[in-house]
Amino acid sequence: MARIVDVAREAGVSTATVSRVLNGKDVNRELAAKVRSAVENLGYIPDRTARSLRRGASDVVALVLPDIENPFFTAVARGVEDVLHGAGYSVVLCNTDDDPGKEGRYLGVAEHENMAGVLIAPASGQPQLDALLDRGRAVVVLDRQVERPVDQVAFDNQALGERCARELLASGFHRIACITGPVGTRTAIERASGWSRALGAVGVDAPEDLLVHANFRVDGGYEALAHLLDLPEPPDAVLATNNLVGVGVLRALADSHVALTGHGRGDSAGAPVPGGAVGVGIIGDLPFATSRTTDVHLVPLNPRALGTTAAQLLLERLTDPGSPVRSIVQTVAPVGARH
Amino acid sequence: MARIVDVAREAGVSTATVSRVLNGKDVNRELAAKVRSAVENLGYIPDRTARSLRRGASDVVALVLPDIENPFFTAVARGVEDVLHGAGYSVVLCNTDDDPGKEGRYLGVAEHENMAGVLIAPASGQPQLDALLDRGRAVVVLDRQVERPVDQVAFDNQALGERCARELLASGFHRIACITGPVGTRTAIERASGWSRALGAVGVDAPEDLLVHANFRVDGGYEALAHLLDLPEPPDAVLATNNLVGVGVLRALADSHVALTGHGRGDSAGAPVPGGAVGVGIIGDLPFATSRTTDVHLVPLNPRALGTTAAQLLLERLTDPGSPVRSIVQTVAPVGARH
DNA sequence: TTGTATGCGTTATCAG
DNA sequence: CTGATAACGCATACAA
Repeated sequence: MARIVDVAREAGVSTATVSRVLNGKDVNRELAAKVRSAVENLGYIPDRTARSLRRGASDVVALVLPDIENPFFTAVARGVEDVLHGAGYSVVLCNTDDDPGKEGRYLGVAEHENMAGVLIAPASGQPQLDALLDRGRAVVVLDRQVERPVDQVAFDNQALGERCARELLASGFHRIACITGPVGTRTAIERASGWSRALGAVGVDAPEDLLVHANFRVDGGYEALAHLLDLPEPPDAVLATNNLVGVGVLRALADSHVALTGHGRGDSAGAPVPGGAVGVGIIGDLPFATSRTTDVHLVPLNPRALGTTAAQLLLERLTDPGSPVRSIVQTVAPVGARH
Repeated sequence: MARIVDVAREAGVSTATVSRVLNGKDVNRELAAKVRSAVENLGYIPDRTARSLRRGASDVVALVLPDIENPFFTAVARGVEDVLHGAGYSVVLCNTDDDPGKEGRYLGVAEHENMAGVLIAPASGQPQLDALLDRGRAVVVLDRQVERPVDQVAFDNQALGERCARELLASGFHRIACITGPVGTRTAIERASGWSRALGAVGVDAPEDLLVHANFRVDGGYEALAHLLDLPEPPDAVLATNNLVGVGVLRALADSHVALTGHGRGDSAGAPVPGGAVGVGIIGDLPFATSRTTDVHLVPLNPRALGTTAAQLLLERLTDPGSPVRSIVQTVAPVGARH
């Protein structure tokens, strides 16, 4: 394996000069050329470990996610990797299962491995970022905002909830339920608040019994829908605030032999018929749906773009640690989407 | 940040002794106790970077996968991470998109980053493992076997194909098509061969025009099914050899308004009716199916277990580099599965 | 600009 | 069994 000394010898210069060439410092053009050809000849690639030790920080970035089996987050991961691999960083995926304890452990690992930075979609509202921030590590929070001065990227969740609810209203549904995530999850709260707001805007108070907090997974949506169908006055439509909850809702409908419909009855009079058709709105996508979803009101997100944006923010933070903190809100996709 | 010298001073010993205690070498009990309490007091955690530089290998393992957005592989990743994180290793996910070029680049990175080992589901039949193996790095091939003396874990793919085809035969289907992956992908070939064999066992030659090679993604299954339905004599059932192809098949059926049925007509006489119901068998699972899949003949896999097995193999290789190479074939789940 | 020499934090060698 | 010290490979302060 070629080392920097080998390159130095081959090029007839010192290791310092080789290092400078490789790191873009000012070096005499001729010497630089010699160095480059020596690097080429020997197939020299710098040892990242030594470089990390010397620099005090590695070229690894931790991507800390609540659920790596959720296609939303795998798409985020792809966006992140596209950007960071291109910039010479490696990405380590960490799965927290939405458990603050696990999350804390991973953040500790990131700290003690001297990782260059951390991208995190926090499990709780208070991820333990202090140690990392105190040490000046680059940190970007994504998808779920936190109340701290730290770089962030997220969707406008309230707008998403509002828009999805509005689509359902516009399709003639009246009694619209909302199945959202845990009360401790910020995206869940915000999207539900958008639903509530949309209903308020047409003079309907969001009925408390139609707001269900579930977990943000398939079983959460499934059970929540079963519960809603059992109500004395069941809803005529359901808004699922994330993709997996949406899957659970659709599956529960199929299992209950309740039809899915894209349009409500439109007559403001009648209550929904128990056992009749139900409308469904979902914030997010259905990547592996096995049937057509033309009757589902999807408000698509772009998790991959969320990932690329977050990664770019991290790169900028790495190059300019002193720049002011930025909080970016991804705008909601402009086009009305009925897939 | 506490360093090893700080611990040494606090405990009144040399750094060498601290290192020995931390690495489980023989040390006087009293001194060891002092060291441990000093470690505790200072909250000392060894710098992995320095350790890696000194040891010549890091504690990072690369997990090289063809498609990180396929739930099959994310499940593999979870299995791998469960085991390796528990053993003190970090896992870096690398996505090759089934592109041998990308794969080669990642393997190069793994080599030059001095990673402890590599777990790989190869994109091609000849992944470039020589450099890693020559340097004595631990390598485990998973899911897709290669013709080399290297540790491997895979399913019995032919048995899987055979079993799925048999289920369809047992349900009364006669003209069974097979949609499998690219000709260059070993699992695709083997599972198709199982299908062929099952048909042969009941005296039916596997019709060439009913074997379709697609890519192993949703669009592959979708297009392949459309093609099959257009045949002069369409099949009455389809065997999808992986999960995503299965999703594509189901989606195509839904889009074509072709019904899905669990049972064939059973009368050996008639050819399938064009536009009539079609049976579906899938090797793998449908994690995010949005409708009931009771009529689908699923042959479930356990990708997470594949991951844990592969990771354990890697750990054993790391601790005992000289042990003989092992090739493990995961047995097919025993119970007949009709979900 | 270039070279020399030192240090990053840990582990392994070697002498005691 | 323990301690002093060299070495892993690279980047930088300092001197030239």
